[in-house]
Amino acid sequence: MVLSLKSKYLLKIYEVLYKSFGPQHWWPGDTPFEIMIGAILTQNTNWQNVSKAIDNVKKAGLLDPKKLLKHQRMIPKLIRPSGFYKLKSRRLIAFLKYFIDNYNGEASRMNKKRVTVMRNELLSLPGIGYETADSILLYANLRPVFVIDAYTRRIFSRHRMFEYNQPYDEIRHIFESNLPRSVKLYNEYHALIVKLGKEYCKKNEPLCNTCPFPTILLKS
DNA sequence: GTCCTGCTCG
DNA sequence: CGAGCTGGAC
Repeated sequence: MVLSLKSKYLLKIYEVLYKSFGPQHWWPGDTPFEIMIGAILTQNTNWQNVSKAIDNVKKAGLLDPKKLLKHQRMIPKLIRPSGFYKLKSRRLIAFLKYFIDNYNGEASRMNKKRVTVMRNELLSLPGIGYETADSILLYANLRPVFVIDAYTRRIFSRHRMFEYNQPYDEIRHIFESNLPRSVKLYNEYHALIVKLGKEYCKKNEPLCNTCPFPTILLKS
């Protein structure tokens, strides 16, 4: 597709999805810290299981960076429902140390840094890749970073907007350079993409007949 | 069996 | 690249 058309259609697609699905109220989480650990725990895991894990942390009274790190031995048991619990425990502890050592466990301090600096710091941590880093930046730190995930790749590659295996940052750039730079918009758009991916643009047997995605882009 | 708001390491 | 992550829920 011609580049100049993308800015026109990407916003149009958003509007159609929003009208179809309404606001998604992302990210569920009362504090930036809760959102951050949710971003790590939700890797290759459905949110329902992550929610249980976070509830366990809450019930234990450890939804606080320093308290959680102090009781790090309890982490594997607490987060077990989110799956890959040993691996994710290591990742969570590494993040906690980073977050406390550099920012005293305060999102507001972290947020004083430039977004590119924060992003590179997060990406340097073990177990935090592009999607997790950008989810934290957008949903916890409220920075205008468009999150790309498997749903985004599947939906838009099926509509020939880009190739499924195109590099992450290239795809992110397509969205960020063709949409208004708005945290609210990026937040809602990604959430709508996830909903569309789960309910219509499924991996197997997608429901194309009733899909609300604008068909004008199909097989151009 | 399949999917899930990935990432790492060989 | 592809397998594996002490995975869990449907």
